[in-house]
Amino acid sequence: MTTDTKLKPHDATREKLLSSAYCEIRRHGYQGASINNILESTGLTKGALYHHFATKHALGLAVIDEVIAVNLNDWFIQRIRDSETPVETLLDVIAQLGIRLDEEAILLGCPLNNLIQEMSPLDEQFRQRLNIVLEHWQSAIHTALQNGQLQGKIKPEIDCSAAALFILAAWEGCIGMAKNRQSIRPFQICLQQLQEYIRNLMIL
Amino acid sequence: MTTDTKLKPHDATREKLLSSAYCEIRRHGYQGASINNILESTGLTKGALYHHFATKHALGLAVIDEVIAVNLNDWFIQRIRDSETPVETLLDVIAQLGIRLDEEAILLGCPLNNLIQEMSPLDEQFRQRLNIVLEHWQSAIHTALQNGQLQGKIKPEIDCSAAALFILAAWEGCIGMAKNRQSIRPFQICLQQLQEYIRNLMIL
DNA sequence: ACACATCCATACCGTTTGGTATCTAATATT
DNA sequence: AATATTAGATACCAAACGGTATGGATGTGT
Repeated sequence: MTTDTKLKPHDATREKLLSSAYCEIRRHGYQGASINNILESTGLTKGALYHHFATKHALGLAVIDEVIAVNLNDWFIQRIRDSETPVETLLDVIAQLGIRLDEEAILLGCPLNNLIQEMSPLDEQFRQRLNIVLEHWQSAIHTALQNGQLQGKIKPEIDCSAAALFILAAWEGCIGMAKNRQSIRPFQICLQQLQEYIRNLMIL
Repeated sequence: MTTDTKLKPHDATREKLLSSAYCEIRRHGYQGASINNILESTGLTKGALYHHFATKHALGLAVIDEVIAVNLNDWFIQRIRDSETPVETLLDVIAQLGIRLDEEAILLGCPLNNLIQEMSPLDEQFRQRLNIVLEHWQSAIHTALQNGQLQGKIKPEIDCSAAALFILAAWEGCIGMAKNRQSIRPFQICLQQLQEYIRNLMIL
C-alpha cells in the first residue's frame, strides 16, 4: 500500500519478527526496544532477524510500513472510505474508541503517534514514512468531510482540509492525555468534546 | 512549586546539570538521553553528577519538577492567572505560539508532552509527576474558562472542566502534528482551528 | 544426484550504557 | 589550627546494546 514492496507469499518467521517488534516498540519506543527482547519473545535468534532485516533501523521502518500503516488502513481508512455516510461513520468510530479500548490500549497509546513523537526529530527516514501514514489518515478524514459537504451535512464555509488536520491532532491529543491519566473516563470526556467540535461543523 | 524541596541558595553546578539534562532529554527522550553527553556538554564529570543526583532516574524527575514545571508556570500559568480577561489571554497565548516558535522548537515538540508519551507507560513515578504538571495546566485553563463564564463571555452551558481538558489535548495534538510535518504552516492552521473551537465556546 | 541458494542457530565482538570506588581539593565547623 | 564535611575529578566495572562471522540444515533448480 504505502510502498509497492513485493509481498512474500508465506514467510511466517518474518511476520513473527514484525509482530513482536511491533509489540516491543509499542511498549518501550523504538530506541528503548531491545533486539534481544524481541528475539526472546519469538523464540528466534539473531540469525533469523538479521537474515530478514539489515538493521534495527530497517526493522523499525518495516513495522511502520507493514504493521502500523496496514492496521490503520484496515481499521479506519477503509471503513470511512466505504461508508456512504462518512461523517456519521467518523463520529461513530470516535465513539467506539471511547468504548472499545481497554485500559492497556489506552496506557500504550497510539502506535503511530508514539513513533511520531519519538522519532520525527531524530531520523529523517522515520519521519518521512510516518508522514505518509499520517497524510493518508488526514486525507481520509478530509474526504469524509468533503463528502459531507456534498451531502449538505457539513457547513459549506468549512475548510475541510484544516478541519481534518485539527481532528487528527485533537484525536491524537485525546489519546495522549489518556495515556497519562491512565484512566478511561477523562479519555471519554475528551473524545466527547472532539465529537462536539465535529458536530459544530455540521448543519444543525 | 510542585514539591517544597528546599531551594539550595547558589548551586551553579546542579543548575548546569539540570539545564543540560533538560536539553538532552528534549532532543533524545529520557531513555535516549546519554549521561555522557550531558556531562560532555557541561564539562563536568560523573563525580559531579552522581554527587547531586542519585541515579539517572532521579535526574529525570528533577528535570520535570525543577525545569519543566517551572517553565510552564512562568510562561503560561502565571500569565493566565494574572490576566483580568483570561479567555482573551488564552487565545492570545495560542496565537503567539504559532508566531513565536521557530522551526527548531516545533521540531522538538512540547517537553512535557514528550515525556508523557514516552514515560507514562514505563514508570509510575514519572507518570505521577507529569500528571501533577498536566493538572496544574488544565486547572489554569479551567479557571480561565470559568472566569470567562462569570464575565458573561463563555456560554453558561459549557462544561469548563471538559473543555479545558480538550483544549489541552488539542494543544498538544497540534504541536505533535507539527513535529512530524516539520513545518510551521500546518501548525498555524491547526492552532487556528483550536482557536475556532474556543471561540465557539464564547457568546457571539 | 549434485550444486546452489535460502533460512536460521551459535558464538562472538566492540561500543556504550548507567553506576561505583577512590582520591583530592576546598570549605565549614569547632 | 585541627578536624569534618562537601564537591567533584579519575579510573574502573558489569551488563546490555546492536551487529557480524561462521556453519549447519533445508529446500530447489538442473
